[in-house]
Amino acid sequence: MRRHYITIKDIARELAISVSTVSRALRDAYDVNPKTREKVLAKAMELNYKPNFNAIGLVQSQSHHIGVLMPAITNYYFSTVFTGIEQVANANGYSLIVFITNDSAEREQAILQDLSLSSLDGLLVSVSSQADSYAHFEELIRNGIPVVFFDRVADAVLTSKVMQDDYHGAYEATQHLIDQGYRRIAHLAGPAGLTFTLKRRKGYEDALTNNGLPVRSAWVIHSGFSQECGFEDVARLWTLAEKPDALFAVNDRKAIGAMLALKERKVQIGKEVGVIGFTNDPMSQIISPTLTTVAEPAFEIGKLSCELLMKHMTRKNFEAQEVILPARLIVRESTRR
Amino acid sequence: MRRHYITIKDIARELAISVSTVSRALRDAYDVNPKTREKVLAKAMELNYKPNFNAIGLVQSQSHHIGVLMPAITNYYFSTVFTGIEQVANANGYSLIVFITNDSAEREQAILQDLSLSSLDGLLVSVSSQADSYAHFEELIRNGIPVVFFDRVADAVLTSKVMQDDYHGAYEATQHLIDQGYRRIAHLAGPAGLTFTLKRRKGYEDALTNNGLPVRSAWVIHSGFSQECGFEDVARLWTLAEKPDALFAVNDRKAIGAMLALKERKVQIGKEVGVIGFTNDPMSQIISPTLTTVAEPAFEIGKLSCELLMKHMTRKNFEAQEVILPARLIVRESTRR
DNA sequence: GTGGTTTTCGGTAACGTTCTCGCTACTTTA
DNA sequence: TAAAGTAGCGAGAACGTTACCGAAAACCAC
Repeated sequence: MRRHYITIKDIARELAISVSTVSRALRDAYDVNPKTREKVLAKAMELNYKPNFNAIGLVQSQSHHIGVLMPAITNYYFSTVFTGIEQVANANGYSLIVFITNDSAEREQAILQDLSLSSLDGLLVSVSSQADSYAHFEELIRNGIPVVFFDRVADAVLTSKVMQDDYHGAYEATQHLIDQGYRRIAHLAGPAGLTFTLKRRKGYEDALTNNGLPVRSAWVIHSGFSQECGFEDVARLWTLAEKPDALFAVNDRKAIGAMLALKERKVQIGKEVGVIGFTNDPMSQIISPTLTTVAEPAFEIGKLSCELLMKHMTRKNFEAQEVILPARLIVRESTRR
Repeated sequence: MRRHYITIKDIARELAISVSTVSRALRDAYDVNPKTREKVLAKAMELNYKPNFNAIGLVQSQSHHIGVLMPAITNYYFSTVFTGIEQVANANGYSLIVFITNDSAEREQAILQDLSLSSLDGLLVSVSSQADSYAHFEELIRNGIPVVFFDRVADAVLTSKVMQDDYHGAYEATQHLIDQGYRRIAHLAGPAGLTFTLKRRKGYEDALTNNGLPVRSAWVIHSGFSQECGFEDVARLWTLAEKPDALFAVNDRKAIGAMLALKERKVQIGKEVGVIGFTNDPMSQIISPTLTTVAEPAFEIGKLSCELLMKHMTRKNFEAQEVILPARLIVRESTRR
C-alpha cells in the first residue's frame, strides 16, 4: 500500500526555489534569507508538510528512535521506570520502541537478533532473568549504538548502568527487622542468576552476620518474582521444624504472596511474623496490614537512564557511568510488634 | 554521528553478482536460482547483515511501526492491554512506538501534530480524558494510516473500535448491589467527557430505574480516575444529610480510595456500606475486604485491537468494526452482608 | 570602479533498498 | 530446426532528504 505525501519538492516547486534551500529553511536559518525562510515555513504550514523520517534517517544514518527492552510492563516498577524514560525521550524529540521479553532469555535473544542496527539510535535494557549471553549488547555498542542498563544490569558489559542501592536497601531492611526484635529472619530471594538478587541477598546476610546472627541456608529460598512464588515459598518454609519469625522478600509482590500464605495459616503478621518487601509498590499500602518496604526511585531511574543514554548518543566518547540511587526504608504495620 | 553497516551492496560485491539479485534472494526466492539464493543467505549470515529499515521504508513508504497512544501505562488495565498489543504486533513483525498523554489533551494534540505520517503504518488509540478535537485522527485515516480505538473511543471518528461492555457491566454491578439489599446506591463516576463514563453511568441509572429506585444527582459524582479522587468523593458524600449505603465506582482505583476513606470513618465495608469497582485490578484481591468488581478483558482488548488494525493495514477497504467484549461480575467480600 | 568578502542560493551526489524493465541463455514445443 | 517460452540475472531509476561544493549576487573598502 503506497502512499504519497507532501514533500519538500512540492514546496520547492510551488515557491520556484530549489530543494536545498527548502531543506535548509526548514531546519536552521543558516545560509538562508529570513524572507525566504518565512515563505518556506508558511508554505509548509499551508500544505501541512510532515518530514519523512525514513529519508532523513537514511541520509543521516539515524532514526530518532530509542529502544526499551524490559522483562515486563505490567507492574509498578517497570511501568514507572518507563514513564520516566518517556518523559526525557519526549523532551529530546525521541520516540520509544518497546520490547517486552516476558523474562524469557530466548525471546530476548530473538529480539536482539532481529534488531536492525539502523532502526535504533540507542537502547535501554533491563535484562531478563536467565540471560547469559551478552554478546548482542557488545555488538551493538561496537557498532556505535549506545546501550544503558537499568535495574537488572549485565555486569560484564562495559557501559553505563543505573540501579538502586540494592545492597544497602537490603541491609537496612534486615537491620530494621532485627531492631524490631525478630531473630529468625528468612529471605525470599529472586532468581539466582541476577546481580541484584545477589546484592540484596548479600545485604541480608551481612546484616545478620554483623548482628551476630547465623545465616541459615534453609531460610534462603530462590524463586521467581511473582506473588505466587512468595506464597509457595512460605508453604515450603512452614514445613521446616524451625520456622522463621520474619520474612524479607526481594520485592513487594512476593512479600504480598507471603502475607496471603501467612493469613491462610492464621499467623498474625507483624506480631508473630514480620514481613518486609522491596519496591514500594502501591499495593504495599493497600494490603492489610500495610507492608513495610524499601522504596526504589523508579521514576528517577527511568529519567536518569535515558539522560545518560542521550549523553552516550550525542557525545563521541562519553565515559560509562555506574549510578546507584539510594533506596529508602518505609516502615509500616507489617513489622510493628 | 554517522555509522556504516553491512549493506546488500557489500554482499553483492563479495559474491560478484548484482544488487538486485541479492535483494531478491534475501526476500522471496522468486526469480532467483536456489543455489544463488543459498550463497547470498550464507554470505549475509557471515557478514551479519541487517536490513536498513529506513531505506526499505523509504522505497515502500511504510515503516513497520505501529503507534500506541494511551493516557498512561502505570496501571493494570493499560499495561495489560499493551501486553496484548505487543504479542500480536510482535508476531506480525511490527514494532511498537509508545506515546503517553498523561491524560492531557494538549499533550495528545502535540503528539498528533508532530507525528510524521511516514513513521507509522497504523495507530492504536485510547483518547485522553478531555480530548475534544478529533480532526487529527481523521486526517491520519484520510492519509491512509488506519486508526483503531480501544477502551476510550472517539465516537465521531469512523473506524474500528474495541471496548468492554460498559453499559451491561455497570448494570450488572448495580443490580448486584440491589440484590444484596443495598438501596441508597451512589456512583463515583469518571470524567464527564468520556463515552465510557457515560455508558457506565447509564447502566447504573437504568438498573436503579428498572428496580423502582430513584436516581439522585447528589449521589453521582464525576471526578478523575485516581485513588485520591475516590477518597475525596466519599468525603463529599459523607457531608450529605442522607448518606448512601453502597458505592459503585467507575474503576477499582477509585473504589479502593473510597474504601480507605470508609475505613477511616470506621464504616464496616460490606455490612454497612457495599462497594463495587470496575476493572479487576489485582489490587482488588489484595485489599481487605476483597473488592467486588466487574472484570474487563484487558489482554483480549489489546490483542483484538491490534488484530483489527492489522486487517485495516493489509486489506484495502476493510470495513470498520465495533467490537464489544463482555464484562464479568466477580463477587467478593465488599458486597457481602 | 576594482577587487575582495559575504550572503544566499542551486546542482548534484549520496544514503540503502526495491521495482520495473529488458537482456541473455537455456528449455520446451510443434 | 525454428519459434516460442521461461528462468535467472543486471542496469538504472526511484523513494525524500541532507551534504557538499561552487556560483551568482550583493555588499564593502579603498
